[in-house]
Amino acid sequence: MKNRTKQVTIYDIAKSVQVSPATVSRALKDHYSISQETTQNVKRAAKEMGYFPNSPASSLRSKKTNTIGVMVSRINRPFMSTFISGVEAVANEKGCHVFISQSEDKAEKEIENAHAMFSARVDGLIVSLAMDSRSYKHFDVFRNNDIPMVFADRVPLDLEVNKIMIDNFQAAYNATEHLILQGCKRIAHFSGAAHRNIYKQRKKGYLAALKNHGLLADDTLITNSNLGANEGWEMTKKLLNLASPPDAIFSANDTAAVSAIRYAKSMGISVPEKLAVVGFNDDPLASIISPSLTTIAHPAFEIGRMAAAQLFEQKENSALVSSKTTVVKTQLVIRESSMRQG
Amino acid sequence: MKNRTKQVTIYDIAKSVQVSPATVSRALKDHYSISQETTQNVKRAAKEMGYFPNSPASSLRSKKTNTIGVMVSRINRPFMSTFISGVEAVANEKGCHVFISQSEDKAEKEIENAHAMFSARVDGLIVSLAMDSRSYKHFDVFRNNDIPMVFADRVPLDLEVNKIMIDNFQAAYNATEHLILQGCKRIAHFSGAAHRNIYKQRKKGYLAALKNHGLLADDTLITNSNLGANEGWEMTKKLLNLASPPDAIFSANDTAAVSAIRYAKSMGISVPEKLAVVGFNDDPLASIISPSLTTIAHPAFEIGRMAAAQLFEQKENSALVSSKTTVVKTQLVIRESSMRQG
DNA sequence: TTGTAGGCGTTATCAT
DNA sequence: ATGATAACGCCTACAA
Repeated sequence: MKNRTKQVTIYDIAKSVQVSPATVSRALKDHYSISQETTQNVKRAAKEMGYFPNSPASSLRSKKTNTIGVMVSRINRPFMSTFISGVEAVANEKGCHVFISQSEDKAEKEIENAHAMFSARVDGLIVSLAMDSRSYKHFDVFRNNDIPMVFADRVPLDLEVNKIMIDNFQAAYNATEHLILQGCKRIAHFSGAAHRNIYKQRKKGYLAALKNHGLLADDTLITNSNLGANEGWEMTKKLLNLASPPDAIFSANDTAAVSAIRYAKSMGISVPEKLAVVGFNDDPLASIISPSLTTIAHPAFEIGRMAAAQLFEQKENSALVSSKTTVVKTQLVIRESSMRQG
Repeated sequence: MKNRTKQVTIYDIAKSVQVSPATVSRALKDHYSISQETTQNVKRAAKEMGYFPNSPASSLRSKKTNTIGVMVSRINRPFMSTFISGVEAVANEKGCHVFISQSEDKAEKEIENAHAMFSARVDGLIVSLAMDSRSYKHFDVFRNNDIPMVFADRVPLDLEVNKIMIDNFQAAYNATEHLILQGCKRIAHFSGAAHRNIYKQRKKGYLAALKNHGLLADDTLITNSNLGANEGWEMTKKLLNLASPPDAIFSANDTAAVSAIRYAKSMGISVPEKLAVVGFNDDPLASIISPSLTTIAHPAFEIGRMAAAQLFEQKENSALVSSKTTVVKTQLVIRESSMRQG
């Protein structure tokens, strides 16, 4: 049954049921003023005729797209895809769809994507910033048009918006202190992009723990990178070739931490005895590598849920002043890669 | 600078530049008939005034959304997120955006999503089926309205559409033969949903390899499941408790294979000496678990690219009859989990 | 409870 | 090279 004619519209249904298009429009969304009978007739006809609402038309007229945008660096990271699932869970409950865009950690692409999101007229925006985005002008349009925004994880500190993040300082402090309590004396740190606040905070937490335990910070033990697998490997190599190499590494993500373990293993350096390693994120890799990786767990799904929940709260109650920061607890998950003491 | 008035439209630009809205519309898309000067003036004004095209309006009028839909089971799997990146690479080149939806492997949700995709009036659709979807009626709308579709990876066999898939039979055959050549005699198989073709083919390839090498197939060694981590663990447990347990497992995915290795390790059963394991997909986990996992690699990104390329080909040349099947080569990646012979 | 009519912002057609 | 005008499909005051 090829039916390549025109798409079915509410006018076609109206004709078929012998009511006005307006009535059809109302019936389809269960408007209270339409009689049960008419509503049923309309819906039956709509189904039989293969009607599907035309979202662009509806959006144009109603100025609502029932779509929220989610901007992330990449979806192929465990944290991000789980985070998105959390957002979707709430959005779907509210009858909303989710429009995902990836910046690939490039500011330029993030800007393009933000514009595309606005052109699509999303009803709200959830953002985790690209690694190298430094200006936030591209989000002004949303602000100026009262489109709710929530930033999550990688947030801009100097913007008056809702933010959801973990306590990076405390998490890093705990991770580092754990290494110290395991007897490590020279603890290296893999840090990320220096201007991205989450990495700044992790570094601060690391430094604070050293200081509080009377250990000296050593700049040669602190590296900056994108924290990719290759970077992790190379940084470990360099560190272990130092005149006085570290006896532990606290990495700002798991990817680089896993590389550190693998490099050490490849060189016959025993983990954790000679080199203790702690990561950040609790990616699936962490529990599978051997020795398993001690790391910081944070609830990605829950953070996604919270971000979406706050977004809808803003939409429904726009009187709300919206620049609160929510801090989510993390957990130090101790595994083999740092266990020196029984 | 709060500017919470009305959004800027081409009418506003028209007034400002003193031309008609039609001219603005054309200038903004570099229509050949508009003079360079006017075009520049219009664009400058558009920028200054903070204009962003209203996609819903444009879509309504032009019947093009410049959006293609991608339907997958879940994005938080390495294969899928890489696949999507491949699709996006091509789509972005063509000035298109990508609308992602997740079925969570549930037919019901896949149906809902298909309808939402049609309502959004996507210009094309790329689909990898949900684990348990058996009817394909929900894709009829697209067919009937001449909206191009490409199926990838998990494809329906009995639908006349473009399909891109790997040679599951051959890949499974190779994997199983490899185990046989390593001296394994009782090879178990973790299979997926019985009606999903990719799993059927993998099972067939497995059986064919056994047969060709004079080994008897044993139904007690073949399991069906969703191939999750828990399932992998439990199935391995059961198999190893059999009166005559297997000496190898060929799993239809890496997740379950990794669980098999972990269970064996937890029981002090050495891999690959007592139990050889081969997986499928070459997820990141495969090279990180110890012993590292022998598996089948297939080019996720490339498959995504091809799917998108075929979609645009169909759009641009709709005369094309579109029901070809493209088969992509796979590779057996041999690692430690199956290496019994030096 | 239902119908009428105008408009959302853009683009296509026809005219100039 | 540019303008006028209608139409895309739907929603929503306002009217009945």
